[in-house]
Amino acid sequence: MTRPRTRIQRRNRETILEAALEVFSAQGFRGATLDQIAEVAGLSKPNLLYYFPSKEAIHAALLGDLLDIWLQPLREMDPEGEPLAEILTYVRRKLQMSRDMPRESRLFANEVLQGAPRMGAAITGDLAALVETKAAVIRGWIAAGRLADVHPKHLIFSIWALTQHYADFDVQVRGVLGPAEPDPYPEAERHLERLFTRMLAV
Amino acid sequence: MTRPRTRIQRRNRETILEAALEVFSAQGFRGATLDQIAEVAGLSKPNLLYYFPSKEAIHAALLGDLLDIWLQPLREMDPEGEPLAEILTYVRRKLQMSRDMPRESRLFANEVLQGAPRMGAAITGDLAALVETKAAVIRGWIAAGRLADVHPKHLIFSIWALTQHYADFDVQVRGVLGPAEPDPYPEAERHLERLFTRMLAV
DNA sequence: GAAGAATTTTACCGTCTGGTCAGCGAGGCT
DNA sequence: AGCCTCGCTGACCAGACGGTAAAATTCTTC
Repeated sequence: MTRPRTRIQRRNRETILEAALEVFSAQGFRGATLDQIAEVAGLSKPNLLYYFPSKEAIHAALLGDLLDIWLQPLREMDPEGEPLAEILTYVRRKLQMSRDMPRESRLFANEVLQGAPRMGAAITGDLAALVETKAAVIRGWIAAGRLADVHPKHLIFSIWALTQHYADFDVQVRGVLGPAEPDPYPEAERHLERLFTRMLAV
Repeated sequence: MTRPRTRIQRRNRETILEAALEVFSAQGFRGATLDQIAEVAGLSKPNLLYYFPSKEAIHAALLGDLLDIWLQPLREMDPEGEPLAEILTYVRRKLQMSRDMPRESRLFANEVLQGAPRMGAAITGDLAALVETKAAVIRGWIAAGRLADVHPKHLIFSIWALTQHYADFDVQVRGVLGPAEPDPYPEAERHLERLFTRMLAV
């Protein structure tokens, strides 16, 4: 199972995944075509299928890598830290991910929007378990009077919704703000900091 | 331009749009096929194309109806009302729409996610203008000291993100909450009320 | 109930899509 | 140099796709 043997394998697999991310995130799984991915990658379609057995497999490889990266900031929320600071750090890191990895955010959003047909297990499994763990931490903080009383899981949903919105609905955000405000993120960060501080401070 | 002349025309156009909403919202534009829509509608594919000139036209008809419905609650936000109550009402109505019209929410999300290729004009036009108007109202409330100081447009983004999240990421929300909590909405409403109250109260 | 219009179906077309296959070429090893 | 594996290509296929044409059916109106 040692996948990428040679240098050329590693390079081309990476090129393909990069192109596939570009196309899948913009079109969804069914909307994307192997020809599009091949063109973006600068490779021929049969060559794609030399490295991956099918369109499905390319998509699966992307999603497999993604969930780990995506949940890393939540994993790093420290039960020993100062509650509000921990949550604000999480919010900031998640917002940074929206800015720096919007395609990954959209890939994920596309998948979940369409009912997570290729990811259902990961959501009810790893994801649900991690959230359960962190919700318990938050519950502890609240019980200790170090954080305002909120529903822990809905708090996490709120963080996801608010931060990912800036990646997933980018065109809408920019369309509404107009050309005078070319980068929504600095203002978004101030706004979200204020929102969560006021919501959670005791 | 009086479209639906006979009863049968009106009924079949409606059947088709209902089926198209089902399919487009679950698959996106490119992912949906006329055969799928025809099957859901219980009509033959050529019969679909008797009522609508093309796949594009069906999609356009859906989106055209949608934006009006979608923005109605924001339009109804009353500049003469009590600021916090007006905003909480808006949040509640928007959350109700997520619960009662999740397919419409997902149709919209799919479109925007993929760069709003068939809706760009409406976003930078009508939508941006309406938000500008309402942002001015909010700015007035803040200046009068009747609402906490927040960025008006990012406040509106927050309302959209938080409420639509429950429709667009439904499988994720339910997957994380688990089967013990079959209806996320009552808790979501309490959570969002608390969030916006704490955020906005002076 | 016949005429004529509105609706629906059958059969079909050209294009696109995911995927296959036989072979060609390039690299590395002895 | 010769061999052999790895990497790559062009031609192709079967099915799905959006859409069309014309005939068949149903509905309305007199």
